[in-house]
Amino acid sequence: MSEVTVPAGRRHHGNRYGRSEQARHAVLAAADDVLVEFGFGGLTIERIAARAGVAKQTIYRWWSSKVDILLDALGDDLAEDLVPPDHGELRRDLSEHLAAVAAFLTVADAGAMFRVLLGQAQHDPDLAARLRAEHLSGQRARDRLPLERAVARGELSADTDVERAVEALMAPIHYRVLVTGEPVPVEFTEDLVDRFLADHAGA
Amino acid sequence: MSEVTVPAGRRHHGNRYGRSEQARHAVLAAADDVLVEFGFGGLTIERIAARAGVAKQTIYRWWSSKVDILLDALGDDLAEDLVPPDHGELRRDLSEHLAAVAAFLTVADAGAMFRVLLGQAQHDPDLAARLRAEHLSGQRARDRLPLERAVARGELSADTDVERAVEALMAPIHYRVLVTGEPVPVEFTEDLVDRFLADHAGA
Amino acid sequence: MSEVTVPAGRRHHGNRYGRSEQARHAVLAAADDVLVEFGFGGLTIERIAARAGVAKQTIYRWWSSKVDILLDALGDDLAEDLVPPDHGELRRDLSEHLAAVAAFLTVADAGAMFRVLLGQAQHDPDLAARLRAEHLSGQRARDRLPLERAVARGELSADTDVERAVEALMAPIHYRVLVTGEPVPVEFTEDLVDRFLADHAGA
Amino acid sequence: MSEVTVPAGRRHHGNRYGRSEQARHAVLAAADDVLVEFGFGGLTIERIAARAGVAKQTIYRWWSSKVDILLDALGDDLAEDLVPPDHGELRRDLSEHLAAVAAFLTVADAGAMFRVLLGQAQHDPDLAARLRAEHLSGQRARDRLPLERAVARGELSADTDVERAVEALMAPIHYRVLVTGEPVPVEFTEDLVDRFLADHAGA
DNA sequence: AAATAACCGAGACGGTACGTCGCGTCTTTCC
DNA sequence: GGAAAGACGCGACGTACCGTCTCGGTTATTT
Repeated sequence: MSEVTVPAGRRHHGNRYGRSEQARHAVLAAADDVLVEFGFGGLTIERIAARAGVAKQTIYRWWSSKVDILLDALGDDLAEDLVPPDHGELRRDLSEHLAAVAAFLTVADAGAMFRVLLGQAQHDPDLAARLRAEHLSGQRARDRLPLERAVARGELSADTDVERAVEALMAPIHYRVLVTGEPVPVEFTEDLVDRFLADHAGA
Repeated sequence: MSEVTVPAGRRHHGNRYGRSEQARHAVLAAADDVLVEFGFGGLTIERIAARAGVAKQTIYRWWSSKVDILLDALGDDLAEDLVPPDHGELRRDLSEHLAAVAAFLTVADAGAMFRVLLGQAQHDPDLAARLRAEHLSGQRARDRLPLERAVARGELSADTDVERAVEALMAPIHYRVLVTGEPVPVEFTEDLVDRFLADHAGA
Repeated sequence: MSEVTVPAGRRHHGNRYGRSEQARHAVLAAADDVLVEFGFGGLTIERIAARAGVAKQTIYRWWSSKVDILLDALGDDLAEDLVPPDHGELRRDLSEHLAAVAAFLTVADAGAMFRVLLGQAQHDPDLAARLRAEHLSGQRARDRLPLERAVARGELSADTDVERAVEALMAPIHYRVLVTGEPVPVEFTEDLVDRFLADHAGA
Repeated sequence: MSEVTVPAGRRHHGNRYGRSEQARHAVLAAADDVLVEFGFGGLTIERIAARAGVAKQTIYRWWSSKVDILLDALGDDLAEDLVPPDHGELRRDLSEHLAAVAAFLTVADAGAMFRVLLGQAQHDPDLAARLRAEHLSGQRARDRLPLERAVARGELSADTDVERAVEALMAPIHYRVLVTGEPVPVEFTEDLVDRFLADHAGA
């Protein structure tokens, strides 16, 4: 839409009043590339810098660690990809949202990055805290939306425990992806929705 | 006949007919120590070797990586700690087993090691495969036992989908531990059992 | 203008436009120290680096091996120590020069380093070539000087074979030092001069 | 001439009455092979043992170091190869002997081994002492023989300084080989003999 | 227009850990 | 008791990255 590529030979070399957006994007893109190409074990600051055509110091100036870069690279992908739809009908909203979550976790590049970060967070409490503050709590709020709207519509009983309901829907998907490694086909998410609605039927 | 301890000053130094059990145990214990003391980031082969009083080469001779050591150190802890009880009553069996799983994941040293391995497995397919083959499939079989016995007793309907039932019970616990980081109190596992039994009541 | 010493706390850490002279000198001095203190067998890169307060990588960046370091450390010591004097009298020039050569080979630190390098050169053709190109050919030229000046003065016949003469004077000194290990007292070098002058007398 | 090869499958594996000559020869031959094939830097005990089909311990039982093996492998080659002939004529005796010495140092395998040992001796006083005791002093005695016989025959004056004479003849050859690396053609040794005889002519 | 000061690239620096090689010692089993 | 086999503790190797530090050049705002 707008001029993105840089005219040959006209690269930014810094100015005193702010950082180079060029460098920032190059680093984030390079981190993504390197993660895909070399895996997490091969994801080094030196490699990211070389790939981005950026000095190491530039990276250290703006990011505190490589997971910090990944967190930045992950960006708002969750927020963008995983906003549940609003069709005014719970079954359809849940169906589509659960399928989107499953696809994100198993297929998307951003999902791979998310799984890596979640993995590191198992032994990095700081990362865990940031991950939850910056991404998970927001996503949890989005996950509640279809249910809250259903309650408002009277489709679900007013005393529904929305937290537990979200857990019951989201946990099996994450369990398969993170623990058992089983695939998460549409049948699986459909079945989750069926069981959930059956349990909350006679409202 | 059962000489187990080594006479002072009589250490094993290896021979062609087998490795040193002394060295093996020292390494596994040292890996545990170092993991607890320095965290996963401070878990280096050099530190394990130094702590174990063992040569680096001895480690490289028998283990392919530090996660391989952890996998070995994890040993049969899952199998030992997480065998579900058999009281002849589904509610009680499930209650105790789910509480044991929650305690293992959140409290036990072995649980910490397990979470680390699961974290690494997110970007290490080989590790993921070994983890599943050596630990998770066996645990899944153990998790099924209370339900299968209940079906045999007629406590659960014969057409119960045991796989889905196990997932419904286990997934929320793992989801809290691995993803949201929320605590997993007894009330939570009790509630899971209640809901499950309510769903499968009038069989 | 001649600020040479480095202000306290202002160490060079390298930049793209050149290497650290500080590090270079520290390494060469450390190599010398370690060679004297631990012998050639105890001359390890790790020890040199530790002694110099330098990272191993810095050594590997600039030198290809430890003999390369020694070659560098040997520096211009031969050229500085073994320039023959010019008294305008062959006997005195030769006397002093031969005594200086003998002292260099048997007493001087640089001489010990030279003997070590010559020893390694016996099974290291590359080292042999460098040693000859960088040191021996120049020294050979200096060794010729007294004789060439004597020829110019008419003190020696114009058809004197200077090459053979140099060999006849130098070879016995080196032979004793390198092969038989006998001492090389002043009497010995004086005797060499006497015999040489007797042979070339009736000019 | 005699049975050298070992019947298949019937190797010596030790006995309580003495060492295995088989193993000894295998080690010395392997040391020679490895030195030729991998150079002195690649001459390791492990490689010698593997090449010889011998256990490391067997080597350590009988030799104290790898130079000890080389010293053993060098054997009596000097004594055998460098016995000066006795034609009853000094010129011829010297001519042939000097040519033999030059050939030994520059061409023979044993000569290469000798040069290596001499090189190591520059920084290994123990080796230097053994080398002189076991080889060089004997060779020096052999080198004197032609001259002593010439004195006895009256071909040389009775007050000839035989030591210095030997040095004058031997030193230039060794100097070229060990220091300058120049070739040592027959012309060179012939010229040495010529000069020597000219100096000691009018006896 | 010139001066300036933060940012940029490049890369040398002191370090830590890597995974490998060879050392010399030890133990086991066989002959 | 010598020999083959090979595991052991140890130390050095040469390499990869770490995070820090100049360095010279770039460039948007001041003066």
